[in-house]
Amino acid sequence: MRYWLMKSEPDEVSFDDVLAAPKQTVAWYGVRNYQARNFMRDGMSVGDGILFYHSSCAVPGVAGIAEVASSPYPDATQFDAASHYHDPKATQENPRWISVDVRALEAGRFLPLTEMRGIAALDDMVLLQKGSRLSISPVTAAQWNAIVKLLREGKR
DNA sequence: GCCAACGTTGGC
DNA sequence: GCCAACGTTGGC
Repeated sequence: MRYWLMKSEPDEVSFDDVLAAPKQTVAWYGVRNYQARNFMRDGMSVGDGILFYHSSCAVPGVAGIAEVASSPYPDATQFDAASHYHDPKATQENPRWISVDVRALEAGRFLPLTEMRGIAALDDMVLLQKGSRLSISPVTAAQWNAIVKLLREGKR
């Protein structure tokens, strides 16, 4: 069992969107960074914990708790010429990019990035390192526990 | 909109 | 394999 933080732009897919989806599950598509892809491909297992993070928005931060709900599989958007995520170098035989399914579990309160920066237990989070822009990053058990506790301090 | 930081591309 | 140029991310 591992823990991850995954960034989504809420204008695209918000945590509430995932809660409202069938089975509270969506395909995580559009990852086009090799390091992030490798985390999905080599590190994730069904049941791993996910901190669902809202980025590129007015108030960035952790919006809820989710879990990995599938094994990795090819990201369909790479083959779709009409998609923003189309990759002409990807083929069905040799896919480059992968997806996993993500199931939303629990919202809790919203934990803003500004608040996270003030918490000593989170100092080493990949997310908070200078220049870090990975859309998927590993989270330690200690970081996970600290954040889940904060999320549960106030329910929405 | 700005800009720092990072990743990718492609010429050599 | 180097590295400059370019594109992207994402907080502010």
